[in-house]
Amino acid sequence: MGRGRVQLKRIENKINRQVTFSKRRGGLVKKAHEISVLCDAEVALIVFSNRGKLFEYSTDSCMEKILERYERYSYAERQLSSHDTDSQAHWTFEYAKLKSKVELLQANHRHYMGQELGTLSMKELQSLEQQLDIALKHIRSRKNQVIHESISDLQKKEKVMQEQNNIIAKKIKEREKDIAEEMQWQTQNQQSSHEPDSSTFLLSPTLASLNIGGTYQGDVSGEVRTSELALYPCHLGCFET
Amino acid sequence: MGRGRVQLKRIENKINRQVTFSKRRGGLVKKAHEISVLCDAEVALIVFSNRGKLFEYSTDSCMEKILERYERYSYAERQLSSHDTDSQAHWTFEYAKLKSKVELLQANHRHYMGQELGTLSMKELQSLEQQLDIALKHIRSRKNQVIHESISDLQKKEKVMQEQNNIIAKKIKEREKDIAEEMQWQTQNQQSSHEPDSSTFLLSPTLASLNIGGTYQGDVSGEVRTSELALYPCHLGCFET
DNA sequence: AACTATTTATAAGA
DNA sequence: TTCTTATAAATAGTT
Repeated sequence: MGRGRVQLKRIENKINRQVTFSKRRGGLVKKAHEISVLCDAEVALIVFSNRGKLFEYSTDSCMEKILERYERYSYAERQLSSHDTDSQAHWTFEYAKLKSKVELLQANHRHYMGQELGTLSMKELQSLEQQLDIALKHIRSRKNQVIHESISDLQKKEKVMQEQNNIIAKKIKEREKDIAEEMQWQTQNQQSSHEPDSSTFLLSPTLASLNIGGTYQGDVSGEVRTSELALYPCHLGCFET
Repeated sequence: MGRGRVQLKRIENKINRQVTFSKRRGGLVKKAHEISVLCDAEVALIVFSNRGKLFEYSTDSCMEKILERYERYSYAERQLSSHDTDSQAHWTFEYAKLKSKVELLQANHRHYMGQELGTLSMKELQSLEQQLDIALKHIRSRKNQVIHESISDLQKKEKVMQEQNNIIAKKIKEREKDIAEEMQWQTQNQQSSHEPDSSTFLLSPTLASLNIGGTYQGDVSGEVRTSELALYPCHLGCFET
């Protein structure tokens, strides 16, 4: 259509190319509109010029809707085509299946690493995001569990030590009382009697129990050091993220 | 172009419409290809027939790339056009601006709540995801900080109590030693001398210091209870997610 | 941008 | 669907 035949190859003359682009673009949009009206079709047309300018046409001026429909359709089509089952050359087929499986797994792996996301459709991206989010939730849940456990562990130890402190303090008070009584007794005794007193030896069992208390305390101290060491990797795990 | 003139309206005859669709579709794709080759343009054409069948053409058979480019361009364009400043009817304009701002904020809010995501482009969804992810990271970081602080707090308290235990244990041992010495002294003394001994009164300052220790321990106990109360809301915040 | 000689697209018919 | 053909439309080269 025109004064001469056109060859299907890039127009080298810049001006000619520009003019032809402008004319044909109009024609293309017109035809796109015509088919959409005449045949009740949904059409989306996107044209980027040589120099990066965008021109577009879409039925009912709703480009996004059509593009979404396209993505949906395109995704569904890919899903269907992957269910191909032809047993003509069984082993070749099995081999190809395995190979594509490996490739799919590799691609999935890259996607899980956040790489090559450009090839994924909206649906695939959403699915990926959901999966990663679920994984993240599991990891976080586990981390929180660990933290929770170590906190309640520390709290338990705190209580145990508190109790020990109380017991020891009580015992000290008892000792003080005994000493005071003893001193009083001695003061009285020194003025009235000079015999050795068997009541002094009653303290021995109390001293033994204090030693037991001391040993137990040492044991707890050991436990705490162990748990401190165990806690540090957890801290790093939690606060580096 | 054809035997008769065509009116730009839906072809009611189903067969005719189908035939015209088929013919014009071919023509449209051909023209799209021609403009892309002749004018070095990037073209994407999507056509959904009346009955939902998809036909597509794209330069270099890379539809996704073109659609992504479109989304980028389209997004950038929207950003630019929002900077429009026309002062013809100032107040009306300001009112409209404010109204659209409110609508935008409301839409944003719904998006942040994960609603009405269907209207968002890939880019917008990505941006939203990023924003939510950043928000999540901030929240998590803060939560971890709080946990970290309470853990090191507990550890500090643990150490303080440990030290107290050690000091108390040492003092008990000293007391035991003093008592043992005193007993020994008394045993010796009862057999050689009957005078009151002033060394017994040297214990008084030691008893006073033990009382101070007891008071200090009670103080720490109070502190621990307070921090326990402060910790509980934090636990709820961390482990409910 | 407008003109026009041609080519191209396609409506209708087979 | 596909082919044919008459005719409408598109457009290359020119002004």
